[in-house]
Amino acid sequence: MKVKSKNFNIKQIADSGQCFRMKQIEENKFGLVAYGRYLELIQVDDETVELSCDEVEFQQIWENYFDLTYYYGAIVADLVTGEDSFLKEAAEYGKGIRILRQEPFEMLISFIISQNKNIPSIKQCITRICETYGETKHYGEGSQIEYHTFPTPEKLAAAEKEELRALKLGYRDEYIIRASQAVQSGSINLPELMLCSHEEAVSALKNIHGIGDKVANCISLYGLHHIEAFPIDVWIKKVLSEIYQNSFSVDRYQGYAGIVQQYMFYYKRYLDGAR
DNA sequence: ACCCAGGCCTGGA
DNA sequence: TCCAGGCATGGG
Repeated sequence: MKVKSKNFNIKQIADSGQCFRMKQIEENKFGLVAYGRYLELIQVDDETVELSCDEVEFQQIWENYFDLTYYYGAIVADLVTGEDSFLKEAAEYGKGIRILRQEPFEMLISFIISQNKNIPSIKQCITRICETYGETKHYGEGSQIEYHTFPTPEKLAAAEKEELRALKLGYRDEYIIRASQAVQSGSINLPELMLCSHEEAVSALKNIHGIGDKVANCISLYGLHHIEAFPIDVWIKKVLSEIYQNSFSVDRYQGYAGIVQQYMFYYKRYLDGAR
């Protein structure tokens, strides 16, 4: 089925650093694993995306996953008509980005892995984790496409440190096991953190060994959908110092700073030629 | 050989 | 409270 929106660009979302499980299959065609399912997406034109699912599955899963009931056009319009020239360009450049509603546990682990790594390396680590501990499923006519779901907390909580080391996770092995055990035991309750405030969520997340301010903010934004979160990584630091001389006011964008942060991140990486 | 990547932890000023 | 160094790993 097809979705029409001026603010829905698959390539931009895949390259925005929030999702590590979208894989480009062809020009304008991507494959994605989430919520135990596989989905293919085709960017038909600037305003049209075709999804390989029926209406029912769309309404049950993907409409929510891509946050399609939220109108990003209003925020883009506000920024491109505003007086901040950097954000004006950034919003125009990344106007097809949306903040996905990904699975909280997957985001918890993914952003623990993300520390001190570049995006291609993060993707490789997560792929290996899914292949090793996830469920193997099949998709399509003749089920010729094999895919791997993200593992459950129970699976990762029971993993051995040496096993994870073999997946090239480095010193993060113990962080991952302990965080998974915290979820499994209920000492951290992700659905609950989704209902409480962003600040409460961040402070709870930071109690987990290996989660500091930046990673906690990423989990809050991408895993719990607290869109007021404003994660500051090396790229955002560069923006804040180089563009704003460290005088950027997040408060100006209260309530949706996370979306502004995404435009900044995506545009700055483009400007600096990151890959 | 060095430096960096969607950083965090520990120990010492 | 702030800072330096260490930490696994891969890529430029």
